Amino acid sequence: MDKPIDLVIVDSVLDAIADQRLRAGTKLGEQALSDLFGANRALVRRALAQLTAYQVVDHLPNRGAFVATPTPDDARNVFQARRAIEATICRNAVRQADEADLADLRAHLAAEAAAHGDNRPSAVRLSRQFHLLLARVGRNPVLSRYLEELVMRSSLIIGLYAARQGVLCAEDDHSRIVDAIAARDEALALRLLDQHLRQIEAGVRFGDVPPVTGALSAMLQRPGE
Amino acid sequence: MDKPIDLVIVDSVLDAIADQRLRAGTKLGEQALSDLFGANRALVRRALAQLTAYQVVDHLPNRGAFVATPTPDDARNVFQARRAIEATICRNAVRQADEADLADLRAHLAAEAAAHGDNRPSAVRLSRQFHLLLARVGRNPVLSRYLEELVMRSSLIIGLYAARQGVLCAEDDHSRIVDAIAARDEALALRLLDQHLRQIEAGVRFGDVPPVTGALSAMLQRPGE
DNA sequence: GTAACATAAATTGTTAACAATTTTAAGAAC
DNA sequence: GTTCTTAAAATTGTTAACAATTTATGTTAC
Repeated sequence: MDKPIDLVIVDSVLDAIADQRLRAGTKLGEQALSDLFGANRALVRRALAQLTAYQVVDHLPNRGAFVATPTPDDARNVFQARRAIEATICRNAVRQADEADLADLRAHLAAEAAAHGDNRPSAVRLSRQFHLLLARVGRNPVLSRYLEELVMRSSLIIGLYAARQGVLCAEDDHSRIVDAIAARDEALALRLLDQHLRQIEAGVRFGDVPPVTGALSAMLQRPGE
Repeated sequence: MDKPIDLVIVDSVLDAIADQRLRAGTKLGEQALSDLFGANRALVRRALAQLTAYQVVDHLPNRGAFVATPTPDDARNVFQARRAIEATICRNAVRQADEADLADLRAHLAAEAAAHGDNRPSAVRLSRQFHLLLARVGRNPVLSRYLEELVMRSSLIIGLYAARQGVLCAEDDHSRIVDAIAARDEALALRLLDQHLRQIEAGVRFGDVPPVTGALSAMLQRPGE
């Protein structure tokens, strides 16, 4: 159970970014992380290098590591990449999903429905994880890994630029996609997913970027389910 | 001109892998790399971490870093990902290529023709770089980065499993793709590219994996153009 | 000759101290 | 009060020494 400490740091930061607790531009100081996770500086450094490779952290020489601030161009490119990759993932899912996969997807939809309105951070997290679950059903780890990174960057973009409301994926979209997959209707599933992604992208409004404030420790603390 | 030494190491290794001088399974010892590049061990370590993130190096705890050995499953997944990503790249290229881009592509074709038969390592390198050039024309750095990684892994797969002949992309394929792009014939360009990639994949024959031998220094030495 | 075991060498992993750079703060000049 | 200069503090970057693990070597028993 005790996985490498540097992976714990990476996961915590990614989780915090995905949940929009860590905002773009936040400084990730080595000492601060070192204290928070009880790891020595070399491990923190390794974790930050991995996050930099994922493109969710910018590393400025002699200045330190900061949560990346995606540009509008980045946003367009990230969403185009998601459409390309998730289309193939979706096609795989339609062709390969077995009963167990469909049960998993439906269970996830139920969890989303339960969290909707009830618990906002949890709802956002589930909404995001739906796409990763779909990737798992697609059974191509190469594409899954890319999608993980893209979902992360999407969260960062949405956190930076999204109009206050309408951030959530309509859960209805997700359930209709699952229905199409269960019906083995490839064309429909692909169309619904593409529309869904375009709708999310349409929700971002570039402009004012509010400044960063607050303590790192609070941001990395995961709120209760 | 003097870029960070760890990037030099990463690029050298990637180049050697792509050119099939570094074979799968080769051990990349820290001391050996340290001596070869005149860098201290910390920098070598950082370079190896980046290569691990690119999935072209496997890191075994307390054992060291080895050039990855892709499985047949990996191969299938990598090539499917390539088809998905390069299709979108190609569509972008058809829509956005300007005269300068087309000139670049044609110049590259000429270089490929010149190296064909003449100089084998150079021909392989150019053949591989064609796909990266296409990605640049597509103007989506996110997709370009993924393709870079996939091309690398493809080279590794081809180096491991390819039937001795037929490794090279038919240069004819490349030139017909450029023609289709110049003619703004999206459907044709997509079909040609997809066929091209499937043909490359069809050239790999899983089976005997010859053992690794030889000195690291020789493998990292780049043969003359 | 082979197998098992013990020892030595080599390699990776970790830690801490030191150097270089940047950021912050304080003080003087205007 | 603002701005420039200077010093202090904090942070990042680098290096080297030490610890732990694995690999190689050599010896002994059978």
